[in-house]
Formats: sequence, C-alpha cells, structure tokens
Amino acid sequence: MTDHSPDEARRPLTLRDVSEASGVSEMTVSRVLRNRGDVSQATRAKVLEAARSLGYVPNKIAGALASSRVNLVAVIIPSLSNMVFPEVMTGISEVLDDTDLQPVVGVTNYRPEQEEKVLYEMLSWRPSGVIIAGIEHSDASRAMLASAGIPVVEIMDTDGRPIDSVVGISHRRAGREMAKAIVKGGYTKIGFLGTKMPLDHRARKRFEGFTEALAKAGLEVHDQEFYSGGSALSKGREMTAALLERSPKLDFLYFSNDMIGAGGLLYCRDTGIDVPGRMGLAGFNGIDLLDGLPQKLATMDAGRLDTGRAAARIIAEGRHGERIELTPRLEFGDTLGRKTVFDAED
Amino acid sequence: MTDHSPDEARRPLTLRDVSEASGVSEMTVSRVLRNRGDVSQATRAKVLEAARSLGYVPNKIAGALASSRVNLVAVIIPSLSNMVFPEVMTGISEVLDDTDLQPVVGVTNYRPEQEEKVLYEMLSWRPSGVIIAGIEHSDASRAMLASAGIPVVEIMDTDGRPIDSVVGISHRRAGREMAKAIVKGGYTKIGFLGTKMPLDHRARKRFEGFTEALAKAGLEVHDQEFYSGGSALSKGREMTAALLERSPKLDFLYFSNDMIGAGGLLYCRDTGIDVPGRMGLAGFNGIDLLDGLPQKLATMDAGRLDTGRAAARIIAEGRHGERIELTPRLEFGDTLGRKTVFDAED
DNA sequence: CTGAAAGCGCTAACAA
DNA sequence: TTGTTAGCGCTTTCAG
Repeated sequence: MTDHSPDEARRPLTLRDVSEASGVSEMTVSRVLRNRGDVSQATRAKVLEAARSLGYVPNKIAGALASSRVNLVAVIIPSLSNMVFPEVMTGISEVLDDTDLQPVVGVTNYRPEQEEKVLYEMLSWRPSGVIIAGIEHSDASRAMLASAGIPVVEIMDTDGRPIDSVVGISHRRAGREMAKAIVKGGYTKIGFLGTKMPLDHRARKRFEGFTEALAKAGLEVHDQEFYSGGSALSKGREMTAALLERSPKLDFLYFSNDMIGAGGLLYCRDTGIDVPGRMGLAGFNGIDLLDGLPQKLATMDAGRLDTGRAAARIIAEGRHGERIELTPRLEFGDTLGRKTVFDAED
Repeated sequence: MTDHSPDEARRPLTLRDVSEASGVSEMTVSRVLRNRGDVSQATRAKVLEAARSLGYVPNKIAGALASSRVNLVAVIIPSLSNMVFPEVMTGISEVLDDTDLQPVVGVTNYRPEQEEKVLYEMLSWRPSGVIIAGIEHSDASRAMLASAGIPVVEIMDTDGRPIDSVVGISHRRAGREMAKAIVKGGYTKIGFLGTKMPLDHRARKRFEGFTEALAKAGLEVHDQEFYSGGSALSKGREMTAALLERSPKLDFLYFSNDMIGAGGLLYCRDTGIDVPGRMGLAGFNGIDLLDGLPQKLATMDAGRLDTGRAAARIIAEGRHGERIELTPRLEFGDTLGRKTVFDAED
C-alpha cells in the first residue's frame, strides 16, 4: 500500500519521485502516464508499478501550464435546484464521458454579476469550452466569452444573437404554440401564473410569445398571478386559489412551470373543479418526476437532455458558430383540449 | 472596449501584456491584480485600467503552479437528479461564497469506479479540500484521500470509519427511529418499499436500522418491494399497487424516499384506502417540493442544508478530524400516528 | 513602494 | 525507444 511515513506534512509526490523510484527519466515516466509515444513494455510496467505503489497523482496544473491543454469544460447554469438544469447536466455528462473532457459546474443564481464572477473565475482556468445557460449576458460577460478563443455554446434559448454556438428552443415559439393549442381547445378566459423574477428571460419570452399569439386570436390574458421563490406544489396551490378567487370566470390556467402547474391541478381537484372540462391547465417543461399525479398536466417539453448532449458535442468537436434549434414538443396530457366534452355537459 | 484585432487566433493575454500596456513591471501588475502588498494609488489605477481595457483574464493555472495555492474545493456526489444533492450543494455554496473558495462538482452515478476516476481527476488539480458523499469508498479512493494532505469531509453518513472529518446523520439511527415511531403508532403489519441499488449504502443502512428496531419490538418487515431506476411518483404508485395486491393486510408502508412515498400516498387515496387510519405511510428525506400534496407524508429530515454548510466550513477553516453528527428529525405529517383514531371508528 | 531573478511540475521539441 | 533542454505564466523571495 501507500508508504505512510510519520505524520509530517508530506510534500505531494512529483514525476521526479516516480522517476527515481523506477530508474526511468521523468520524460519517459510522463509518457507512460499519458500513454503518449512509444515506450517499451518493460519500462512501462516498471513505471506504472512505481507510480501505483507510491500513490502518485499527477499535477494537472503543471501539465496544463506546460501543454496549454486543459480538459475542463465550464458549465454555467442559474441553479441546481430547478430540476431542469440537472437534466441538462446529465446530457452533457453523457457525451463528455466518452471523451477525456470533464465538466465543471458553476452556479449563478440567476444573477448577472454572479454570472460574471463565475465566468471570470472559470475562464481563468483556461477551459476547453464553455456551455452557458441563456443568451442574455452582461457586456463584460459577452466580451470575456467572445475573446476567450474557445468554443462557447449558449443553451436553452435561441431568441437572440448568440456569441458563438447556440442550442435550445425558442421560448417565444413555445409560448405561441401553447397559446394556439389553448385557443384551439376552445378556452377563452385565460389566466397566467408565473414567476416574478425579471431575470428569468426564458420565462419572460414564453409569456411574450404567449400573449402575442393570444392577441392574434383576439384574446388576451385575463388575469395573472406572480410569485417569487422556488417552484413547489404548495406555491401552485396558493397562487391558483388566489387567482381563482379574484377571477372565478377563468377557464384556463397557464403556469410558467410544471411544478406550480401540478399544484394548481391538485387545487382544482380538491375544490371539485372539473379539469379539463370546466378548467384547462398547462405548464412548461415536461418534468416526468410528476408522472404519477392523478391527471397528467399538459406541458411543453424543452428537450433538455438533447440540449445538453448537442452542446457537449459541439465542445468536444471544437466546432464554432453552430445553431441547433430544437422543437418544443407539446404534450396534451389530460388537462388540455377536452373543452367540448364539458360544453356538452354544460 | 476590447481590442478586437483581425480574426486570427489571438494568443491569450499575459501579465506581460498588461505590464507593457501600463508601463509597470509584471511583478507590480501581479500585486495590483491580487491586492497584495502595497502599491501606490497611481500605479494601481494605471494597471487596473490597462488590464480592463485589454480584457485580461489571469491565468490561474500559472498562478496556482507558482504559489501552490488552489482555491478549488472538490465536491463529489452520486447524482444531480436526486434533489437531495443539489440541496447539499446549496449549503456548500452558501458558505463558500463568503470565502474565495470555489466548489467544483463531480458526479459518480453511485459507481465506485466512477468515484475513483472522478476523485483522481479532481485531486490532480490539487484542490484545497474535498467534500465527498458517503463513507464507503474503494481502497484506492481511500488511499488517495488519505494521502492528499488536504481536509477531507465525508458527508451524509456517519455510520463507519471516516478518513478525516465527517458530517451527517446516522442512517441506521434514522431507520431505527422511524421503526420506533411506527410501532408506537400501533402499526404491526409493516411493508417496506425501496431501491434495489446495492450501492446505495445509506438506504441499506436505514433498512438495517429499521428491521433491527422492529425486531426489538417483536416485529418484522412483513413484505417488501424493490425497484431500480429514478425515484418518481409513478414508481411509488406501481410498487404500492404490487405490494398491496400481494399483501393486502399490511397496515404500514415505509418508503425509502419521499418521492415514491408520495406516489404511494396518491395511490392509497385514489383507491380509497384511509390514511393514516387503515394504512400509515412514511418516507425519507423531507423534500419540501412535495409540500402541496393533499396530505403531508411522514418523513425523516436528514438536514442536508446544514450538512453542506458544516462541511464547507470545515474546509474553509482547514480543520481536520472533525465529527459532526446531526440528528435526523422525524416529521409526522398526516400519515403516521393516527392509528387510534381509526381503531375507534373500526 | 517597485523590480529582478529563480523556479513551481510538467511537456514540446529535439537529440541521441 | 529514451533522454535532454527549455520554457509554460505566474508568484516567491530578495534586493533596491
């Protein structure tokens, strides 16, 4: 096993230590450890044995400095507690696992200054690429990304001018399509329930697309309710209660995410509101976590897994200037589009 | 703005560039950029202006090599899609945000070999500390951690022999206490529903503690159902249906996590099973995400936020050999302990 | 307060 | 197939 000398602070081992222990030059040790260049089986074995028995862990800092190659990919996302981003991460990891690249995650909490700081911090490690959520960034952030000289992929939003590559859906379009489906379903008194966060650009764009498409159909959002804080079932319940108290005539509720949408659904069921007859519901995201609810909420899948995969592939292949726009997929579930049934019973 | 010369691959800027642009020695530039040592206001201003206008981003690789100081903390967790780990991360970030340390996340997918690989990879960047989930690791992993010469905090499980520091709860104890509460509630025909994963040591330990405490009360787990795959409401429903079909006489179901527990709860309600009269239910974790369900599931909070905070503090303060055992907190909710009410009505 | 020299631990490039 | 020589871009140390 590892050589545990007395408890003094042991200096980390270096290539030189392995070199001495194996009687092979540092350079050759380096080659063995990186599987680079031809090395005889004999020396190879000697070196590996020495490295293993010493417990040598290479110093990538020195390696990266010498080779100016860093196998890190910076991934910058607003939050980990949102369920959406971990899924993107899964897609990214899935692809990077087949390469020697390693994702490094930074979290911004939806704050531009934080994003700037995290970005600066990560770029200072000279990663091989950056995957960053959203297409809205501070001037300083954009400048850093533009001049970093590495592949940059902005993900999850294609409405805007990307710095380099972009992968995701158009949230305006997602909003529009949901509006069209609702109109088609025969609903007319439409309420919106969403987040207050002015910095959640994607939610904002969905809302814009939504109202725009409603307007084209001669409709508008009748009433709305905003909240701040995490998305949770209970929030959805409360908001729905408040909104319906204020505007009892609503016949459709569009939630800005599935979690609060599910809360709204539970509220409707508890209070005996017939869904989707008397009231239609829809959320956003396609969170399968909620699959076991009594009714399946209508939603719009944003292709998070595919987004992560595609972004990672762009980085892995060192591509630039790609644009991959995914199609948001409407899932009707059990809460949208049965208005006619209700009308018949009315 | 940044000087955008023609599109040729620009060499990243170095201290030397800033030095030349500002007419100040590299050394002094370095001091300004790090706020180290005394520098006159005049030079200070010159340097900052030059750095800013060039868009200089320091190279931490070189800095780290020269100073052998790295402001990274390796955080190694099994999964991001589990809801539990993001919450721990939140606690970690919260504390590290007040320092100059940066968390770097690695994911193992509950696989020891993956853990070993990720650990090796991260240690090769010479981080200032390691926070790692669980207390079970491969020999190689333990050896790496033990000889890294940095603070190591194993989190979320205190049942075992830690390498350095440990923060978390005893899952055996959590299982025992839940068993006691169930016994006290008057339930006797107890079913267990959990994950198949033999590598989820914490779930295993809870189960062991659970059966042990039941045994002490002269009871045993009457029937059980295992599954693999992600935790989701629908899984909970299916498992509950299967288990109750097989063993209709059960009067309590203990789920290994809140998500499947919630699914079980929904199933019981849908099929008209009186909870907690005819059937008691409990999960594990205290996921407030589910707060808005019709009934609140009994659960055991594992103090994830506090765990993250405490672990980060140990790293930030460079402490060694700490042991912080948190107390799992039983939350009765609405699904445990009203057996007597039912008995009266029976 | 500022600067010059040396070197962190590794790898590119070349030599043997 | 193996070894030697120079750095990579910074910071430490010491001198002014």
